[in-house]
Amino acid sequence: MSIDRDLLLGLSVFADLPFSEQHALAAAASLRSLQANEAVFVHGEPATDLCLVLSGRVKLTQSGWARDPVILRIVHPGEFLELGRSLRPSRHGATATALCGAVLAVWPTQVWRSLVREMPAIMTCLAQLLEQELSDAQGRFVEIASLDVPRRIAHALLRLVNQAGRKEAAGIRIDFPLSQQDLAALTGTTLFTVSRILTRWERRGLLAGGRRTLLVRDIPALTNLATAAETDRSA
Amino acid sequence: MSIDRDLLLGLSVFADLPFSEQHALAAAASLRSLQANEAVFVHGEPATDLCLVLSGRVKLTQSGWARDPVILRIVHPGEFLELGRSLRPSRHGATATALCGAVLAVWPTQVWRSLVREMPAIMTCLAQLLEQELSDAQGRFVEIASLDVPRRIAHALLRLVNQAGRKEAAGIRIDFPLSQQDLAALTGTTLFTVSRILTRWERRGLLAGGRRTLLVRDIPALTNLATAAETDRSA
DNA sequence: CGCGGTCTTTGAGCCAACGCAAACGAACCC
DNA sequence: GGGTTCGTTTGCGTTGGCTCAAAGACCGCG
Repeated sequence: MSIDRDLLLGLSVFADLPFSEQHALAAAASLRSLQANEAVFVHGEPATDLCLVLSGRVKLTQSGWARDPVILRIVHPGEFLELGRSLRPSRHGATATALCGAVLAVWPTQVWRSLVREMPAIMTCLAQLLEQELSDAQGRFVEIASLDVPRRIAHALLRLVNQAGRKEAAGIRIDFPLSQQDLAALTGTTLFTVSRILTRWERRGLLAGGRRTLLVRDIPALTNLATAAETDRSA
Repeated sequence: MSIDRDLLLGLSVFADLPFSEQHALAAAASLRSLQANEAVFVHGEPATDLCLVLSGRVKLTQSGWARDPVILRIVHPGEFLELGRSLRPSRHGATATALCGAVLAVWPTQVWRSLVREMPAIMTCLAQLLEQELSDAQGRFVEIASLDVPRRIAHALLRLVNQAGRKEAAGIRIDFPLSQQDLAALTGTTLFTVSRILTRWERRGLLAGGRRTLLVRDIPALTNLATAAETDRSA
C-alpha cells in the first residue's frame, strides 16, 4: 500500500493539493495490475470505480453506431480514466483496454465522492482536469473535421511523441506498442491508408516502424507535414 | 438588474444550488445584448468574462490550421460559453459569434472565481457541466470519425431538433437561423455536399428548407437514416 | 524448427465527396 | 422598383481514401 502512495505523490495531477490531502487520497487507493489487451471496463457498464493510470497505457474506445471502434484517447501515466463519470453515479461512456502491461490506482466511486466532499479543494483540481480533457477533445475534433488523413496522422504522431516519446540514438521512440490499426482508429481512417502513408514516410527517412513499434526520426519534417498548407503529394 | 435575476433563476443549470447562492450569482451578473453575427469574443484573446446564454444562439468556431472554420458547438439558452476557461486565467480557445439576436449574462472571471471560492457547492455543479460538454464532444468525435456524411448530417439535425425544435403544424422547426454553410462546418463537410443531401431529402418529403431555415417533417425517417447500417443511395 | 496467428504491405478498382464555376432566387436597401 | 448582396442549387471533372483480396513479414509457442 505504500507503493501507490509513493507513485501517487509524484504525480503532477495532485501537485496543487496540500500534503495531508494527497496522503488521504493515496491511503484510500488500491492497486490493480493489467496485462496487455486486458479490459478495465466496458462501455455501458456502471462506473463503480475511478481509475488513475500509474504506468503503462490504456486506450479508451467507443464502437459507435457502425464500423470498427474509434479510439477516443490514449491514457498515459498520471491521467484518469473517465474522470467525469466519477462525479455522480453513471455508466461508462467507453471501453478501456490496456495497450501493454499497466498498473492502475483504483478508488470505489463511493469512497471517491466522499473524499471529494470532505476536501473541496480537490474539486477545483478535477474541474481543471476536465477542462483540459475537453479542450483536448475539441482540438482533435477540429483536426478530424478539417484536415486530410496524412495531416491527421502527422498530428497524432507528434502528440504521441510529446506524451510518450523516449529519446534514443536514432530518434524518438513511441514508448508503448501501438499497431497501425490503433493509429487508424485514432485518426478516423483505415488500417490500409495508415500503412501506405507510414511506408511512404519511412522511405523518406522521416520515421522507422516495426511491428507495433514507431521511431520518429525527423520531427521538424513531421511538424512541417502537419502544418503545411498544401498536401504533399510526392512519392 | 432584476431582469437577469428572473431569467437566471429559471435555469436548470443552477437548479441544484440553494436559493441564497442562486441570488448571489444573479446579483453579480450583468447583461449583454448581441445582434446577429456579432462576435462575443475571438479565439486567442484573454478570457476576461464568463458568459451564459439567456436567449438566442451562439456558435463556437475554431479556424484550425487550414480550410474554413469548424463549428465546435452551438450554444443554446441556459448554457455557458467556454465555461472551462473561467476556472483560471487563460485565453479563449474558440471564437464565439451570435447566430441571431441574443442576450447573455456576463460575469468578469475575477468576480466569478471569487464567487466560486466562497460557495464551493457551485464547483460541483460546474464540474458536472464540464463533464456533459466532454461526453458531448466525444460523441461528436466518434460520429465524425466513423460515419459518412449523410449520417453525420442526420445526427446533427436530430440533435438540433432536440435542442431547438419548435413544434409547428407542418413539422418541427429549428428555432434559429442556420445556413447550410453552418451545417457543413458543424459536420465537417462542404456547403455543396450539404446542399445536395438536403435537397434530396427535401424531395422525399423528409424536411423543408428555406434561406437559413429548416423544418423537419419526418423524424422517424431521419432517425432511420442516422442509424441505418447501409448508406441509402436512392435518389 | 516448423506452425499459426497477428500485424503489415501492396495492388487494383471504385465511388463518395470535394473543388470550381456559374446560374438562380430570395431578402434587403436605397 | 431596381439593384445588390447573400444564400442556395446544379453540373462537371477530379481524386483521396475506402474496399476487397492476397501475399508477405514477424512473433511466440510448442
